[in-house]
Amino acid sequence: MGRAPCCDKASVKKGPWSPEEDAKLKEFIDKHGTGGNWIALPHKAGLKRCGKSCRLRWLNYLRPNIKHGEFSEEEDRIICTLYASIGSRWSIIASHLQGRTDNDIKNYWNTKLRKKLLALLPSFQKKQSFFPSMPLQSPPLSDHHKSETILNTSSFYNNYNPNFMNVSNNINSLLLSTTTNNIPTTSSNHAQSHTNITDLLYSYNPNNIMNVSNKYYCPEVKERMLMFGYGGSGGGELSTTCSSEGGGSCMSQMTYNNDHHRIKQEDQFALQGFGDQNHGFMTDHTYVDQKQKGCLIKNLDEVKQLIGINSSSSNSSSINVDINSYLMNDHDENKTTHIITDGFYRMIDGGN
DNA sequence: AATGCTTGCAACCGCAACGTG
DNA sequence: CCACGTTGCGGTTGCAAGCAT
Repeated sequence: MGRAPCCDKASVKKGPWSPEEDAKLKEFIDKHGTGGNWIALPHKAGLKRCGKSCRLRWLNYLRPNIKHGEFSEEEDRIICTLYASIGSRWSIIASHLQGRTDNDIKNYWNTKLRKKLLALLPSFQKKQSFFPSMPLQSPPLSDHHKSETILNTSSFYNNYNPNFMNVSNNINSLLLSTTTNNIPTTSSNHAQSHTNITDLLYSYNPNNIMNVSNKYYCPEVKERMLMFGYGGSGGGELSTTCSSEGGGSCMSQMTYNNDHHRIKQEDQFALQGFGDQNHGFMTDHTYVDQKQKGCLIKNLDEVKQLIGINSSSSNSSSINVDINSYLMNDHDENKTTHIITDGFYRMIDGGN
C-alpha cells in the first residue's frame, strides 16, 4: 500500500508553467504570502497545480532576487569547496550563494562544474598502484547515465602516483584551465560518474594519513563514503584493513552503524567551521563543540579565506587551501571513522 | 534543409524530516 | 508516543534549443 498522493494527480496540471500561471502564483503570494500551507495554496490561488509544484516554481523561479545566468569563478570555488566538504547538500550550498537556488546549483554542478573537475582525472590514469588492496565499486548509474565512458574508481586509486600532488597549483587554475575537450566523455552530459568526481574530491594525500585521528568528525563524509562504495559488508559496516603508518597506504577505517537520523540532525551544525588545526588554517581552536562534533564550516568568509579569495589576497595560489583535512573525531566508541578528504585541495594546491 | 545527437534546465518523484494534534 | 499531514531535499527525467553532420 503506497502513501497517499499529495494531491489529486488527475486534476492537476503538470509540465512547464505558463506565464499566466506564473502571474497568478506571484500575485497571490505577493498579496497573501504562502499562508504556511503550500498544499492549500493552489486552490486558493485558482491554480490547477500541485502544492509542491507551486512551491518549487516559487522557490526556483518566481521569488524575488533569484539570480540566473553564469556562475562566477568565486561561486565556482565556493561550490567546489562546499561540495568537497559536505557533498551534494545543495540547499546548504545554495544558502551560501546569494540568489542561487539549490536546483540551479545542482544543475550547474551536474552539467558544467563537474566536468571541469573531471578534466583533471586523466592525469591520474597512468599512475602506479596506490590502493591495491582496496576494492571499490561505483554506485549504479541510472539509465540516463549509463551511456558514458567513465574512469572507474578502482583505476583512479590503483593508478595513484604521488606526483599527482603537483597536478595543478590551485583551484582557480584548475577551474579556469580545464575544458570539456579534455574530458573523457562519449555521449551524454548526464553520464559522468558521481563516484569519480567524489573520488577526486576525496582523493588521498599520504602526507596526511597520520593526522586524521582526533580531528573533526564529519557525518556527511562518513555517510557519503559508504554511499560511494566504500562500505562493502552489506550490513552497514565497513572495515577497511590497511596501514595508517609509514606514509599511509590506506585512507579509511571505519564502522558504520546506519545512524542516518543522527547524521541528519547534525546537519544544523554544518557549515559553521571546518578544517584541521594541525594544518594551521583554522582561525581559532574553539570550534569543536563536543556536543556538536560536526563537519563545520563557520561561514562564507572563512570558506573564501580558505580557498584564497579573501580580501587580503586575490592570489589563491599563494594560500594553502588545505581545507578538507577534516574531521575525524567520532566520540562514539563503537565507531571509528578515519577518512582522508583533503587530497583534492592539496592536489590543486601543489601538495603543500 | 533534414536529421540525429548533445546540452542545459525546469520540473517531477519519492523519501525523510518536521510539525501538530 | 503515535499517527498523519506538510515541507524540504536530492536524484532523476523530459524536453526544447543548440549543434554537428
